[in-house]
Amino acid sequence: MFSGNGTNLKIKLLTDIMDPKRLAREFYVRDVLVVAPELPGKYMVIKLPDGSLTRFKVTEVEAYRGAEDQACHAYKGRTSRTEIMYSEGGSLYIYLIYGMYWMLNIVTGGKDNPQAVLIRGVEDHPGPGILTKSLGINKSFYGEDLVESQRIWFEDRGLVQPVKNGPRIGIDYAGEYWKSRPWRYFL
DNA sequence: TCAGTGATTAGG
DNA sequence: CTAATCACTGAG
Repeated sequence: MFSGNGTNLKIKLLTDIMDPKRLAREFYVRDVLVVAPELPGKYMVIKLPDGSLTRFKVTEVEAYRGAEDQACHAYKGRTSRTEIMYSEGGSLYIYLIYGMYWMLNIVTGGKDNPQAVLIRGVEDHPGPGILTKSLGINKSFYGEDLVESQRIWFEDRGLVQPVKNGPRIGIDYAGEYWKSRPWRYFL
């Protein structure tokens, strides 16, 4: 008769009342090419290592779209590192690059559709490795659920700014076609 | 332009 | 076990 889970609906309604700005599951469970261009201008809220809750405007992101995208980690198949990308959108995919820098990604789309958005920059912290280093984001954030987490989430604070786009950065290993996809979005 | 740095992965 | 790879950054 009624669809859905009653307990989850109750939690969602209470969450909306207490925290109306937090982006809900529905935001993330859409194609990455719909989600990614909507992220610049949204706010990342994070509990910093000193315990303070701080907001940063998202300035630059990139979309990585499924097993056919030669630039996407899922192109090489399902591994323990990329496992979280195969879950329903709304959690974090974190990995280490060049032995030094943690990369912050938001999983998008439905289950078994491996997609993610790389957060390349937030205000005052341009650069994907710079922002994670200065905000204390590391592997302990792997799999964090942005809908329920009390230490990191994203908000729509009503800001609307024009979003530009262009090719993704640092993916020379991908073929010309995938290198030229204009899937980087920035303010 | 190029070295630093180490987790992750495939392969033997 | 080995070796290759790597969605980056900062120095020169």
